[in-house]
Amino acid sequence: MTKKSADPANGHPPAARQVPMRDFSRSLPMSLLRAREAVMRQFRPSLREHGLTEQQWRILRALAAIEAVEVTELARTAFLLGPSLSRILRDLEARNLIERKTAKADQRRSMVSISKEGLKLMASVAPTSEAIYAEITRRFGARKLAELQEMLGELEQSLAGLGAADETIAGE
Amino acid sequence: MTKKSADPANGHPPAARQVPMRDFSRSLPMSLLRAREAVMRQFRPSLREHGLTEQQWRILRALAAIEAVEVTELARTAFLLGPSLSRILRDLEARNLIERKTAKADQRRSMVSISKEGLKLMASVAPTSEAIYAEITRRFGARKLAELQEMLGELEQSLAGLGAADETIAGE
DNA sequence: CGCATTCACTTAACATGTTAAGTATCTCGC
DNA sequence: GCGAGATACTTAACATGTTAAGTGAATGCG
Repeated sequence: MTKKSADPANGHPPAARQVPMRDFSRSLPMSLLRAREAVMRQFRPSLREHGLTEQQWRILRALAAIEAVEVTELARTAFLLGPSLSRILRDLEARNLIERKTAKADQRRSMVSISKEGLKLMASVAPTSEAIYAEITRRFGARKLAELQEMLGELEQSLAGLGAADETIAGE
Repeated sequence: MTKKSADPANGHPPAARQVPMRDFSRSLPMSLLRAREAVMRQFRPSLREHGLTEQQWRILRALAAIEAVEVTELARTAFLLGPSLSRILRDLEARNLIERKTAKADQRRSMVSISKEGLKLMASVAPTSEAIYAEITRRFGARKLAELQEMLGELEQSLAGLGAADETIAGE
């Protein structure tokens, strides 16, 4: 199982541990990171075959559900930072998967929408993607999956008010 | 509060939706991503004050618990890919936070360990980090936190055997 | 021994994450 | 209607994620 940590023969016991902290491999951030990686590992090969990255796919999916959106709103929906989105949109536009036009009322805003080609690409990826999602659901259990997502949402809510570092939660 | 989405006056209803797919904002990968971001947002300011990134902190934490490790083993522990780790170790070594020496038995391997300075830095960060973790635990609930991590572990396990894309789960 | 293979890492190249600046546009008070 | 400030993006700069290729050192087999 490639599981040969703690070599029992060379005589260096757990040792060190000069700074008292939790075992970080069991910390919440690591658990979330590993779980997400385990999930995304299932999707990446399929996306890759279609020349899409995870983020590009997120953007197309967000766009497929609507007529057109401002970049800022899209950033919120696809959970990407402005600069990342800006670059990716440039590339997706060059590949003719999306279209952009500045809003008439406000020249600062540009409205983004998915193109016909973008829709075709989505249509070719969606079935596999759905199948993978279905398999994950089957393996983990639909009930548990719903529970997990419920808990993840609650976790987000719990931390919603804890913005920066200087927030001392005055009133509390 | 800058929260003026869904302009109710310009008459473009949900519209589009030419490709049938789940609402991706409720997909598992997005739930995991948002939850992790909500958690890490709490830690980043403190780490930043000490000139550490999330990944550098992971590496130091992994090193603090042991005498020395090979790079490959460290990559597995800190959940980083080789190339990322390689770069970060170069930087941490330049900052004298870690030390490296090639193993005597196998010239290919290099053993990494945390330095005295690294331990001092950790000691100055750990209290705040632990306090933040405690606050998160308090807000979300220790019981629920344990449950959540249990589920995340199970999710990982569920997907453990589903490696690449060409795996057709022959027998099944 | 000789040499192809494997191994442990490092480099390289490209995409994204992240913060800070920059640019153009809009809004508002005077 | 003009100039300060706010907005909506975009660029820039640096760190990491990710895959592929490169390098030097061990292994194994004929």
